[in-house]
Amino acid sequence: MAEGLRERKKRQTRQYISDVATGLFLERGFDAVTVAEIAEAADVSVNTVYNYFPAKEDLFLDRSAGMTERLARWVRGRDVGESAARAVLRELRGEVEAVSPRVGLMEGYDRFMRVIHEAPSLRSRLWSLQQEIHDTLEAALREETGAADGDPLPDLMAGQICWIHQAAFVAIGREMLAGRKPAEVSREVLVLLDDIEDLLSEKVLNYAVRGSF
Amino acid sequence: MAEGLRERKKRQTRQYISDVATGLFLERGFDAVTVAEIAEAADVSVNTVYNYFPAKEDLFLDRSAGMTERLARWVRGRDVGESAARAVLRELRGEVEAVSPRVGLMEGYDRFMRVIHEAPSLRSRLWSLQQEIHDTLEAALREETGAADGDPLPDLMAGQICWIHQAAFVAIGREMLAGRKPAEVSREVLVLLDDIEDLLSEKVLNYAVRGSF
DNA sequence: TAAAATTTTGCAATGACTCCAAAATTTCAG
DNA sequence: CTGAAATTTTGGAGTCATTGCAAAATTTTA
Repeated sequence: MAEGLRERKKRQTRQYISDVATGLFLERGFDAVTVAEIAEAADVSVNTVYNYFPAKEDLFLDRSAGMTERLARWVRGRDVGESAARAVLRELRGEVEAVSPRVGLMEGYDRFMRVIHEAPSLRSRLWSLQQEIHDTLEAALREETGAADGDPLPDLMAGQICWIHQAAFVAIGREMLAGRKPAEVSREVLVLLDDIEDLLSEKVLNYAVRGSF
Repeated sequence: MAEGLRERKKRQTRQYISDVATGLFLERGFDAVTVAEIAEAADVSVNTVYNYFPAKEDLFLDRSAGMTERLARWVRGRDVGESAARAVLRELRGEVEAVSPRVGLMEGYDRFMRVIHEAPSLRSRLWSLQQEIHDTLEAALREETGAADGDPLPDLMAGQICWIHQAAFVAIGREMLAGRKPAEVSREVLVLLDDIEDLLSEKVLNYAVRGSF
């Protein structure tokens, strides 16, 4: 019994609403577009919008919300003999070197950034996402290292690793917002990642090495 | 010409409104109290409330908003031969050791934390405060070190130093919220601060040493 | 003490978000 | 295929934060 018509339709509707909303936001900014307008443009009722998205912010950050587990996934997938932080640095360098849209290195990302930049409520939402990334990563680190319950290290390490991630992202966002070309930003951020690695202690760089437990 | 009556009255009104609001929030939680209720309880109009506070959140976090420059101040006040990070660690240890209410080590802080814990919009506001702390600190570091305009180091260093600060604060908040005694939490956080210092690289611990420019 | 400056207030409006019960639609048993 | 059951959509009313505006009250100043 394949997936029912109903499920498919729901997914489509949800996607369509988010797309329509994103289009409007990119055009006119987050605050200048009302939920009522989005509903009308998507040809559904306001209540249907809220049926799919808990808040207006989620209409724009729907995609970004999926990357909550990315850091934890990178850590879980680290190589044998590789630490958590080094794995994240490696994956990050990979994405940046490949000028991947997954890290915002794409034509048109500046418009996306501008919408966020001008809407405090969207920035708030992003911080809350950061928090989720941190918590997910901390949980992964606890599991991977088998740390005791009261051990503060996974929390601290998650903080350091998130900082790596965030520093890179903020830099990409800032430069793209400033109108730079993805390829340029890529080169620049690779240098930044070296700077970042330089600032990390051996303790951080060697935490949770796969195979040493 | 001493400060006019008007100025004094304004300050009193503002303080009074904030106090009344804080009392209500502590009693019943942030979301369960409406701005209209606060206005009535403070015997002013709703518009007057908004005259003094840009948003509902500011009624509760008025005091906390003042600590935006604390990190920057600590760094500017570092001893000769002392780095930015070490100054912050020293000041932080001082506050924690003294079981200072300035860092939340006081009876009743758990009620304060509970209100924040249960109100997403208050947590958002705190993140935004963190951001301000970061920016203020970065500016201070730039000024103190005379870093070039394109130099990414002050940004990265500010990130690391804020992380120290935040890790300590989150720990204090968590433990106080759990109902622990201030003195207990103080001892515990002192240990945590040692753990934190252990995780910092020499580069970070020796950035912006006063006297080496 | 009257005019000027500032603050407080009432009123109306916008917009996000929630609740509820009545359609409309889809699934499924028979 | 058909009607009942389950699910989704919708309209409408309501709450609350927040803003804008102009009148009224208060304070300062000349």
